Amino acid sequence: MTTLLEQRLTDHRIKPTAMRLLVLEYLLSRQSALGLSDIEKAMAPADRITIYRTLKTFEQNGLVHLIDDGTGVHKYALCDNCDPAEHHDTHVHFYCTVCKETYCLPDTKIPDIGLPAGFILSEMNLIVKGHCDKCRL
Amino acid sequence: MTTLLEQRLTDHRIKPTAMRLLVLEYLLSRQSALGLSDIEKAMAPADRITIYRTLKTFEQNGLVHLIDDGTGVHKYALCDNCDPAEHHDTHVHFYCTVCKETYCLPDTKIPDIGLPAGFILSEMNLIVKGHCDKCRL
DNA sequence: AAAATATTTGCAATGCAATTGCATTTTTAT
DNA sequence: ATAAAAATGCAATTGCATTGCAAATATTTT
Repeated sequence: MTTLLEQRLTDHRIKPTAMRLLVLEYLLSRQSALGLSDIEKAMAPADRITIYRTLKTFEQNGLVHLIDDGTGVHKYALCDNCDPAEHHDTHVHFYCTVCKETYCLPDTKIPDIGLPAGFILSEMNLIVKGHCDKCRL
Repeated sequence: MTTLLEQRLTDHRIKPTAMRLLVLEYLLSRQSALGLSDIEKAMAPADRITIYRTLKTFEQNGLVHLIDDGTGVHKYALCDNCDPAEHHDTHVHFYCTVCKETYCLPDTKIPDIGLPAGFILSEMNLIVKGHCDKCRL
């Protein structure tokens, strides 16, 4: 018998090991994007490197996407509707300067940009900073 | 007698030292955004830390702006029309995945984004990746 | 002009996060 | 059961930003 968690991994051709199930479960339990250190703390005393490679595997198989939120730390968040093979998460990410959480805004698409002549676009990253709804004054 | 380079520094309340003039001159000679290591190589054997602090001074005085182009390395570029006191360079930056250069697109503004209810915007960073006009096939 | 003060510079050192090498353990295939 | 492949854990490295502190330089005051 396979659980839903296991299913989610195998759907992305990821073998469901104990560590991977734990990391996936933790990602599901949180709604914001997490850094390696965040996950490491929650998984203590599991090995940092193993978690790192777990996330890398997830990322390469279209289960999570890697976010550069401008803090200099890589953040990981579950993909909503990416192909198992290819990412297409062109949504905006929001960094709250109060609670320091990074959120995906899956419904906010990046608008088209007019580039100068001769420039060819392959990807875009838009990160918005401010106060999130929970941290409003 | 003061040169144009000196003038540009003093306009931003920066004392024109030899190092600062050299760094400013180099920034002017290049049209793309540069990382600390780029500048360090060009200034060799000048001290890396001194250049770092020179750029920090420039940044704090509105002469250059700091760019996060997603490579994980800070890039610096001369401000076009920022106040000496306050930056307002809300333009898009372009990272060419071929030549690895980062360009300011001063005429391409970041469009307004509709945020979810309760989210308050304070700043935005949009970085576009692709091929620049020189690296087109 | 000399002394006192402030600023700039250069070296050493630290800190933090990403990443790789390699040996060990575990899983999968023959 | 044995061989091959994959996953794990530890140690170590790398790269970059950043700070502390002392020496050098420039500025101000007496």
